[in-house]
Amino acid sequence: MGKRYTIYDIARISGYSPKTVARVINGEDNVALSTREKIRKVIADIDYEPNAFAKNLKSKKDRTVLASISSPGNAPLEWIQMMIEQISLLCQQRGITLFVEYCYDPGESIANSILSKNISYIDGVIIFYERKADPRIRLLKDKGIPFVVFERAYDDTVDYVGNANYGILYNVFSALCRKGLESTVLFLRKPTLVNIDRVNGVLDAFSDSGLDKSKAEAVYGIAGANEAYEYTTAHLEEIAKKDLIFISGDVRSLGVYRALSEHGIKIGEDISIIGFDDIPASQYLLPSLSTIRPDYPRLAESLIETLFPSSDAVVEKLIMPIFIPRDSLSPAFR
Amino acid sequence: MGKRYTIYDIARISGYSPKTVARVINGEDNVALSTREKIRKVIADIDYEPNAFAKNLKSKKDRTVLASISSPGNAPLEWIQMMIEQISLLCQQRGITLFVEYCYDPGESIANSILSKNISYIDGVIIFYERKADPRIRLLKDKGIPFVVFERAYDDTVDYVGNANYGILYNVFSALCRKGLESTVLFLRKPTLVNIDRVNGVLDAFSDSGLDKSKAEAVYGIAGANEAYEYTTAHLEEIAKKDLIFISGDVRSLGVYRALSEHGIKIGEDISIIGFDDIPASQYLLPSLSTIRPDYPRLAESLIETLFPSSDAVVEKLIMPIFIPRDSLSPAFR
DNA sequence: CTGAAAGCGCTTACAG
DNA sequence: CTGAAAGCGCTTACAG
Repeated sequence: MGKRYTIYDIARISGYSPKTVARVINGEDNVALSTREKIRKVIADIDYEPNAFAKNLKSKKDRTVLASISSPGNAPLEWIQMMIEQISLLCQQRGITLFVEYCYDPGESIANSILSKNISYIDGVIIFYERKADPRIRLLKDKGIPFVVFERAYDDTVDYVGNANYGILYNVFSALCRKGLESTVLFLRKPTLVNIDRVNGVLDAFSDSGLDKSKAEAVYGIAGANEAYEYTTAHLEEIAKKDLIFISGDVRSLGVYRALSEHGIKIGEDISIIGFDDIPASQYLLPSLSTIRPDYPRLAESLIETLFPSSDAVVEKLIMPIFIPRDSLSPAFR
Repeated sequence: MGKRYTIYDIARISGYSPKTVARVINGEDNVALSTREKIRKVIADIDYEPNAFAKNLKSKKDRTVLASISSPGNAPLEWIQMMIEQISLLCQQRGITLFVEYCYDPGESIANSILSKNISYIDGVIIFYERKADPRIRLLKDKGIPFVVFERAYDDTVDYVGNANYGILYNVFSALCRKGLESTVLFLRKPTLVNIDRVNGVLDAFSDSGLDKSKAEAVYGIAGANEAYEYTTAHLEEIAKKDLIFISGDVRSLGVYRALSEHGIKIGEDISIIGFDDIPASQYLLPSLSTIRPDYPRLAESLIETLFPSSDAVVEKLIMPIFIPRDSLSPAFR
């Protein structure tokens, strides 16, 4: 441990003034090379660490981002991890410090949040799982702190960045219709904006392909694999007649796999399945699950760019995900 | 935005001194009730936010923890998310601010880490995926900052908290041997300390049950489901003779499921499978995967408690995971 | 119960 | 190219 050194110590040891030491530390260029070298040597010798609190007191220097995640219920969401990982890597690259906060219910527990306790640390916030009248957004607007919502926001006055949910579903299903798709059922958790966009993409693809929209049926209430299993089992005859099941969230597909397998319906032959997220398990299911993979690196870049715009970069609000056809798609639809 | 208020503004408006204002803000008790109320009212009126940098300048007040995650390669690890989520919730409860950092290679990229750039923010660090001669640990020791490694550390001079890998495997396999288990193969990624503990738990269970240790065969190099699939397919005859496959990491089990299914070997009848982690997918596999579930809340608590010990709490270094038998276990072994 | 003064370790604004 | 002085918004140490 030992004593912590300050720029005054460096000044004393090197024989220069604190201001010149500060110039060297901050990489300003109007310092004589010989001076710079002497001061650098002292800094290295005493293993000096600048005090971040002093540095940010007069005016804030360091940039920080808070990822605020209010996971809905108990479902751990694989994609969040991939998203946070990409954001973290980008932040390190750009010298941004990343805070992460999970809360189960942003309505109540915002009192414990860094937003309520130490907001002066935070320069920008990425909001996951925005709710209607989200207290996080109200607070951030009040305080005038930049923020961006992941996926289209209920509050249409705020910035967001997300998957092109409508676009990718429209594209994928338009292509499927051209290959002869005639009916589908969509399994979704709740009619969130994300899911509504996905459903509308499918519906419009159907009607633009000359099919009746009633041939694409949306089923809400499929929270997890469990519900997917139960619903599929209970409505087996009806579902078995469909050409394809779209499941909004790969995790849920396991319930459908199980239900269909138990009744001898062959996925990728009798019926096709497409998921969303491309969780690690998907490619190893039997048959491997066709899915739609969010473009995490580009999403991370647009999120950060929205908070801290750099002159050149173009911010995309909607990032097109990538369709990954696998064996769960029957040959006719590949 | 508007101007940011300071305790001097509150002092001026309320008619008290800055010191008394500070007393109210910090909840000190030697303030007249009437004074406290007047000052509280001013604070609320002007929507005052304390400046965290000034507060921590004279002496550090806020406590912060950095979760430093060096994910090995490209494998996104579901359990990390569950771990971080629990840590985040606990930190909020205790008023600790959580930083999260991912890096692919701590050997190189530590230069971009907050550890190198702004270490004065950090009061404690949780290290995931410690490496031999980990540069993070060297730096933290140099600076005298408290840290704890998740899972048993290569550096045996440091604190760690982790799963009771040896213990749970010993317990589970001892019970299985009592029920007639006679042979097993263990699929693992690398001979890490974690995996060595798991293997030794199985081996000792075998020998303490009067079985030859050679009946428990460890196979390393199973990085993902892909490798699991290929290895199982290539060594099918040999593997099919075993009573049970233990897979260190549920994600990899999907490859084994696939390989066995393709050859008509029935999991939960002809052969049993046990995984580790209890990822969300596991319970929905067909058959559902028996697995060993880390006790995330207790792990989180011990990690934080190691960094910031509270007088009463007992820190456990090894937390016993929970065995979750499911359909992948043949009836004899349930 | 309340307050005046100095100090934390930097940066800013200015001077030469 | 270099430096002296004041200030950031709190806390500490002390006084009454």
